Formats: sequence, C-alpha cells, structure tokens
Amino acid sequence: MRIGELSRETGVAIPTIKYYVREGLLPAGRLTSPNQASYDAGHVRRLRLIRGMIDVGGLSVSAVRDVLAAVDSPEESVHKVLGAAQEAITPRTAAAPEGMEEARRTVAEVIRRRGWRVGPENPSFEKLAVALATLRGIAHGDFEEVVDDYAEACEQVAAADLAWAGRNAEVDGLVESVVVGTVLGDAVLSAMRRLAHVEASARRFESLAEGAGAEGTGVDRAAGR
Amino acid sequence: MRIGELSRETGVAIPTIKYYVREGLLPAGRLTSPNQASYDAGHVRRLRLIRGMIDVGGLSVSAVRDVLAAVDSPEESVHKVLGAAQEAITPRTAAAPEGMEEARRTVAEVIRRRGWRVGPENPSFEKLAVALATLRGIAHGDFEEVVDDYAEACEQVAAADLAWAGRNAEVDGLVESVVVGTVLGDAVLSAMRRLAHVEASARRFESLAEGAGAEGTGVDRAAGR
DNA sequence: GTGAGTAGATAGTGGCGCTTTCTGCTATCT
DNA sequence: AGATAGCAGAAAGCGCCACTATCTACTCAC
Repeated sequence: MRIGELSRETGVAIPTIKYYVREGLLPAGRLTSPNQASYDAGHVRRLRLIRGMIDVGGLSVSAVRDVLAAVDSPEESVHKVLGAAQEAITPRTAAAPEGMEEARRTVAEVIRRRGWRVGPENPSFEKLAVALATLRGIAHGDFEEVVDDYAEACEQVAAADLAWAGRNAEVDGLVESVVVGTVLGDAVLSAMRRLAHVEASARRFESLAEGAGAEGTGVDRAAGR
Repeated sequence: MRIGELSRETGVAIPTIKYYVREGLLPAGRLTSPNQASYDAGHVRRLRLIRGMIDVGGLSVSAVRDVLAAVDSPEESVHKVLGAAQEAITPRTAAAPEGMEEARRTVAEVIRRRGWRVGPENPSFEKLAVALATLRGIAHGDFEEVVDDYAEACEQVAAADLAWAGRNAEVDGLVESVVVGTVLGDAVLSAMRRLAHVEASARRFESLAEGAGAEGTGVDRAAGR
C-alpha cells in the first residue's frame, strides 16, 4: 500500500502522515525505490491508534509519542507503560494549590479504607490530591463524603477494564490494550457519566416536582446562585 | 484589595489576571480612581475557579469562557449550563470514525437496558458513540461487554455527584456546583481509576503468580504483543 | 512520454496563552 | 514635598504547537 491509500484508508492527510513519521509516532514505510515506499496494515492500525489518542483521548502529539515509545519497548513492564500512559494523559503540570497536605491525607485514607496497595509515589496519587485540594479551594461542600462512592465505582470499572484488556491482549498485545483502555476508557467514562447525570437529575426533579413540563433530557429549571 | 494582593492570594500573575479580564473570564475591578481598582473575595473565588478548570480540568481559555458565560446567566436552566459545561470539556470536534451507526446502536441499547431517559440529541450520546467506534477501530476485544459495568458505575457516581451538588448548592449556587462537579469530578474520577487499575492488576498478578518479587505498586512484567 | 503520484526537505501558517512594553497616572512612605 | 512603588489600559510581541504548503527530484502506470 502506498501513502495515498494509507491516507484514504485512515482519513489522515498525506502531509500529516509525513509529519507523524518525522515526529517518530509512525514508522516510515519500507522503501521500494528512492521515492516509493510501501505501508502495511500495521501502519493503518498505528495511525488509527494515534488519531484515537489525539481526537478522542485529547492527547498532544508529544504525549502520544511518549505513550508509543513505552508501547514499543517490548521488554517494558506493563507497570511502566501504564505509568507512561497515565503521565501523558494528564494535562500540564498543575501548580500545587493550597491544602495539599490535607488532600494527601484524604487520599491515603480512602486507599486505606479500600484496602488498596498504592503508595504516594504513584503519580495518580498526587493528581488526585491536587484535584481534591483544588475542589476544596473552590467549593464549600465536603467532597470527602463522595470520594468513597467514587472509589467503589472505580473498583468496578477497573475490574471490567482488566477483564477486557485480558481478552483483548490475545490479539493486540497486553501493553497496547492497557494503553488503549486507559486513554479511550477515560473518554467513554466521562461521556457516560454525563448521561448518568442527566438521568439522575431527571429522577430527582421528577420526584420533587411532578409533571412540570419536562424538557426531554430531563434536567429542568432550577434557581441560579 | 488591589490587583497585587489578588495576584498574591491566588498565585496568578498580574498580566495574566489582566488578560483574563480582557477575555471576559473575570469581571473588571471596581475603579476607585482612574488608575486604581479594587477587587473582592468574589474575584478570588472566580480566579480560583478559572485556574481549577484550566489546570486541573484541562480546559482551554475559550472553553472556560463558554462555561462561565453559562454560569453567569442567572435564569438559565441547570440543563443548559450542564450542556455548556459538557460541550466545553470535551476535546475538539473529533472526526467521525467508521462504524458510527453500530456504535450509536450500542449506546442506545445500554441506555435502554439501564432505563435512562436520554436521547441521541444529547451531545454526550454522540461523544460516547465516537469513543466506542474509535475503540472498535483500534482494538479487537469487544468493549460492549464492559459497557454495562461502566454504566452501573456511572450511576453510582452520578448519584453521589448529585447529592454533593445539592449540599454545595446552598452556599455556592447550584449552577456553579454542577459545573465544578462536572469538570473537576472528571479529573478525580480518572485519577482514581488509575489507582484502581494498579490495585486490580496487583490482585490479578498475585493470584496468577504468587510471590514473584512484586515491584511495590503491584503491576509487574508481562509479555508485550 | 506524459501525467499522476511519491520521498524528503524547508519554510510558512494560524491559533493559543500568555508576556512585554509603554504611557500616564496615584497611593504611600519618609 | 519628594521619592518610590504600584496601577490601569492598550498594543505589540513571543514561543509553542499541529499541521500545511511548496519545492525538487524522482518513478511508476498507461
């Protein structure tokens, strides 16, 4: 397959494909003559993976490069790849807000209550603490009461993810499955969470005020601040 | 409070504050003389909200503007604000991948099974379908078997969110609570999902191969593709 | 042999999120 | 009263990013 076909197959413009090759996201084609190269199904898959991470996962090109570098090192442990994917997927290096110490304690507490074996050295530990500290700096309601519900839900999701990755690994390889599941799973999860929000508030408003001309998606007028 | 104090209080540089004012994210201070303005606690809160959405939520400045515009229109229904927040939080306008029709059917099926009352006109419906279609284009394992677990977890999360927003609304206003919960909740959820992944795979690998020198965080070597 | 397609390289583009610089002012300290 | 520090507002500039355009020299298919 030549570059034009690869482009048509994946919907990615030719100059963009060349750009990805230059940037090291995509391996170059096998040269059949000084100005002809051939691409195969691996390139199609890889390109789709790249576009998925960029378009759906919202990753930057350099984040994708980091993730793929981890995917490509064959002897790397899943642990490291997962770490790279997690590192790459989170936006920026958020400046530490106030109240981080308390937030870290909250996270450690949840982890303890759940019986998880993750330490503060895991980058997600810190990310979570930053998010919680930020939340406390903005909103008054105590988020700690919610955190355990989140944790329980996450356990369920993680179990499902693992089962899926296990099944998928037989074809695509474990590492790639983990990466795809992590990056795209986030997108799935947050879209679904929004749908669930709509339903949950529909349910609440209907029980509060019955039959007041619902708006289709359910959530209805409510006072601002 | 003058701009210098506002800057110190929030950790945001003065030119950046001015930039946010220009961009309409932050209301201007009240002028006390032609070249002096005073800012109050509302500005501090607002600035923290902006930085939280940008740093932790990963939103762009223009996305934040859209969200805040919705927050500020007092008679707007929660429905609309939630929609604006949801619109703003999702990255780009992902090009439609192949297999969208099947993906839409899958989403509709899950919604039906769950008894949710959300239609395809909800933007998250489409976002979810795009994510699923992309996933199918990349990975072989059937994600549909996982989708119901996700949905159940999301129900739990959404119920917790709603309860929190209800409590928080008494102080901060419902609309703002919903926005904060939606945007920052995503960050919390994905960080926590990663922690749960680590634990879940630790649990699996330990049951498969007992005592093979665990690496601290649990996940350990496994074959690549 | 002609036209469409290609590799590889360099330069350019538009948007984003600030940052710098400037001018005239004013609050505050000594 | 003078010195110093800070401020408002406007305009221009900057560095990065993700492409995109253009070019040359080739070659393959008809």
